[in-house]
Amino acid sequence: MTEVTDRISRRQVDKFAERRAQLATSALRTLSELGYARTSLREIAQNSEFSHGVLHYYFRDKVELITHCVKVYKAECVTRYDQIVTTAESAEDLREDFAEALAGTCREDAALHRLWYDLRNQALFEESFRTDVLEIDKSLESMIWRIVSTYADLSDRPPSVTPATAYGLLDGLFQQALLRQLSGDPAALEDLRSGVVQTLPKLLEA
Amino acid sequence: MTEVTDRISRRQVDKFAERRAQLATSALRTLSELGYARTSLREIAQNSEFSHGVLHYYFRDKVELITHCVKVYKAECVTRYDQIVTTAESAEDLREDFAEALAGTCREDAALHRLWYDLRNQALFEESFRTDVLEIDKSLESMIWRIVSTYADLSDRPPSVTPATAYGLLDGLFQQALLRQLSGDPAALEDLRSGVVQTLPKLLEA
DNA sequence: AGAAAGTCTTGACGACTGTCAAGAACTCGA
DNA sequence: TCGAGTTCTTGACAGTCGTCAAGACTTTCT
Repeated sequence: MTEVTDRISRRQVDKFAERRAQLATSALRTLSELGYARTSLREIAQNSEFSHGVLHYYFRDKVELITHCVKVYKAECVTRYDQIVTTAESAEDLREDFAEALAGTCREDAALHRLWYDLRNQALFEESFRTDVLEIDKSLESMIWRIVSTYADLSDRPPSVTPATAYGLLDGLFQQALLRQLSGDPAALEDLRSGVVQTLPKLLEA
Repeated sequence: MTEVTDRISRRQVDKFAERRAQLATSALRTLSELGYARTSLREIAQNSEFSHGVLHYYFRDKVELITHCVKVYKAECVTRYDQIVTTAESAEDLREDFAEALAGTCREDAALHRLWYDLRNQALFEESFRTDVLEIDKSLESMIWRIVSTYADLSDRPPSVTPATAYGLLDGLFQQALLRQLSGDPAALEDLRSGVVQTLPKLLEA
């Protein structure tokens, strides 16, 4: 392959990938509004500037589209709290900043979070999603563990739980807050914040 | 209304309620196998001994059917651990029995549990389910709190978290174990057990 | 300019959905 | 045994779904 055609095809590939990302964004918006069960390809197309047929030009089928969406979601999500880790100078700072960040994203990105839980639940039924979901879940666990282990370092106390347990516990708090928040409970976010602040020290040795 | 017709109509009402329960059982089985998104009324009927039309004789529409199913689920679920509370004679017993019971039901009733999480997630999108889901969630929280507060009494140490926080934390552990278990992770149940055993003491004052 | 490749729209297909009406089959008291 | 009331089946309806093929439009290369 000559350099020219190489450059060309790369440009085409880039454009192809770009449009895929564009459609995935429309799909993510639709999914986070309607949920997996009620999202159709036609609805996704209507939330974009294209017609419904184009989705099968860029994605083999619905599963590939949603799988791709999930990966886009992951990329957006996974580094969400890393800045907190690097800037916090004391255990107290880290704890408060983390709790505040969780409450903030629970309010701001509620639609996206409920989509994540929806898709993770689909993986309990449909095996086709399981691999990607487990991969994302693992990277979320790592993200949480970076918080917890940094908090442990700053506290001069080692963690007393495994990364999986730490993730499970905090994820449970967050999911509960999300449900309460979307149900209009005004105390949901404050309870999440105080719950996280209370919980973090419990994850360290006495 | 005479006594006779009263007795008759009550019998009819009973039979009516009985058949509703029967159909709800078929619906629950179907839902726990396929998940909310892929369960249709025809599929439910096919998992029963009736034809699809009968569902509209006993339920106004799909929402009423599923709502009714959720309430049946609740009745089955809510007293699941009460025996543990009443029979445990030491904090250590209670802690081990509870962890064992959670691991047991995570294995035995995995399909039903994933359905619960599926429906609770639907409530994040569809407001029609929200009332019933929140009610069940509240009663599950109470169930967990009976465990935790009894454990606190037997330990002679007061709880250090709210009922909501205790439920959120433990539910997070359980949900994680359920995902791992359905994905074939052989360590899922043992990790759930040890996670719960580790966590319970952390819910009490030092 | 013309050809080739890439991109997008349109319209259709078979299958499936929730709902409902007509009537068959059944139950049960008189 | 008859007939009224209850229960259930059948078949149809209007929609929606994922998928795909035919072709129009656009971009790119020669």
